[in-house]
Amino acid sequence: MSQLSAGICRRLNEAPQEEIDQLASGHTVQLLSIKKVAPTTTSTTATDRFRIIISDGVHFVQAMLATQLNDLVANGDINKNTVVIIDKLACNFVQDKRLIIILDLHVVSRNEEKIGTPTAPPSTQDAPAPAVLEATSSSVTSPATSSSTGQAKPIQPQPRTGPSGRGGRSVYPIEGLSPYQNNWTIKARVTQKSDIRTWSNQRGEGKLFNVTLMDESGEIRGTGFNAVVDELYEKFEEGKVYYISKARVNLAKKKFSNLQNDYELSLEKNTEVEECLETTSVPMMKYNFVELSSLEKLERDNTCDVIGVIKEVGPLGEITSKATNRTIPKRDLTIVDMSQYSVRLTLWGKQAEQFAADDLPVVAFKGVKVGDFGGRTLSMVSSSIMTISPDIEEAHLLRGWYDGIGTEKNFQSHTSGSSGASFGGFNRNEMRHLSDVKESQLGMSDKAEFFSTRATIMHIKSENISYPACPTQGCNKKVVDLGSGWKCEKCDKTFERPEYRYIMSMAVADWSGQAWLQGFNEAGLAVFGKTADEVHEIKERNEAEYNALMAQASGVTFNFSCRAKQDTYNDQTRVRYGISRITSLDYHEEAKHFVNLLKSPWAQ
DNA sequence: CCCCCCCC
Repeated sequence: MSQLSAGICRRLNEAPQEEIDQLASGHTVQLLSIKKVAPTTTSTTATDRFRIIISDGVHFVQAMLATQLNDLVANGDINKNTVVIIDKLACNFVQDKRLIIILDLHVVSRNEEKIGTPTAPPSTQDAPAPAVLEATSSSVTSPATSSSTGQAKPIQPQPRTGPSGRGGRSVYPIEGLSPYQNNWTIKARVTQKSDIRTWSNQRGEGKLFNVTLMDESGEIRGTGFNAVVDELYEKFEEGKVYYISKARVNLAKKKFSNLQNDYELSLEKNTEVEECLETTSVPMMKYNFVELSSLEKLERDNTCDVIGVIKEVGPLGEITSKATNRTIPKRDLTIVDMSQYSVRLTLWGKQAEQFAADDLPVVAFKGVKVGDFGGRTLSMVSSSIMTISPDIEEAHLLRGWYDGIGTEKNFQSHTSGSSGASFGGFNRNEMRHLSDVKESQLGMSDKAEFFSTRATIMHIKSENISYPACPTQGCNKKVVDLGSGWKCEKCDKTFERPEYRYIMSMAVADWSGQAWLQGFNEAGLAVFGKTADEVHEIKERNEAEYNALMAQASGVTFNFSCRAKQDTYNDQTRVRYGISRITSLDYHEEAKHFVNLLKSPWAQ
């Protein structure tokens, strides 16, 4: 049975803040409870927060687990009754309550019984009993439920005398910032500074910039507008550490934030920013790497951190933005990691132009955006950070692995199965059921969305499956029968006979549902095994034979790559599913795919 | 008060 550090809970409950930081480390406690705090927003991307109860065998107190430790909960590393040693904690006073945040810990033992019969420590006049911490903790995560804004008198944190103290003010952990406390100073490193951006919309125009601020407890985004840009933009330098105070703490709109923080800072006219040269306590960067194999689990538009070896550096290219019509340089990298997956990652703008590494370095990416084009892709966004050959353990491990055996590995691609990563290609790893296609409202946005599905033809609208087309290569326009010939308006030419091309609408079904798919020439060729000219000729000559051909086509199953897009026709808006590829089932190919699945890391 | 982050 473990020996707990009796007395620590009482001290945590009574000691003034400046002492708590010093007495914090090295104490052994038991976790009596780990509970997820109700999410702040309805957003599904809101970061989980865990409230824990720690016991020293005599007393217990409540605390919050820093979100950077959430993995310990998710992985089952810590549970009820786990005994841990606290390596680092912070305490801050929010109004009249104290909030203890466990910043780091390590496990001593699991599967223990509850040790002793701990009770709540006696309340003191100066320091409130932990019973009120319930309210404190939820006020951090659920400000909407708090009714006490501006009513209670905040306890002024005691000035720190240690080396990180400053001008009689206490340094707060970023994790502890909340809208209800404004007399704070954080000591944070600028891990990222945006360019100055301008905007102009109905509500007005202006300019702004963002910084990402980080300390050992967490991260927060800061934004400065207009005059504040002039005042502070030059002052902030990436990598440097600053004392920052008198900024406003707002609820972050999670939709737009990739940081693990429910709040963000609005840098105001009177916000104080002062460089701090004593920087050793502030980490350089914080990562929460995901393996490339598990990108499938992330939704499109999520952001994540990854680390990989650059296996391929694509050529500098450019695209023309549909929205702005501007030309933007881009460069695709292929990165691989120990999960034996590869993924394409796109750099934009200057970063694309200037990327010159030719020695296949290890690169860490923070806050890159997940795309789902043909599987999974990653893309740098303005808040992403790319670090080439970072001096971190994961990088050294990866380097060693890759130089040893990684070079010889085959990497599973996220972009497609056997047919290659072509646009709209069939992807066995990303098959959707028809009901899923409809339920997930694919194509309901302004953009076209692509999916792969396997379905059986139930019915083909037989009245009109082809049209007379211009025989000019690549024209395919409908031609008009003049009696004396067929005229193409586009080519301004008349032809003796047209070339029929398929245009067909078919109902397909799988076990989950059905859908109407629109197919063109390629689809007809696959379905009938004949050209549209041939089928048209049959229809003219022998209606019964034509009907038999139609009947034959029903009940056949194909692999489809489809494009879902909203379409307005006769004032009716609905999603249409176009067939971009159709292939007969190839059982050899299907079996090969299953074998690959069995060999892949996630089957082990 | 932005919140765009692009293309196949």
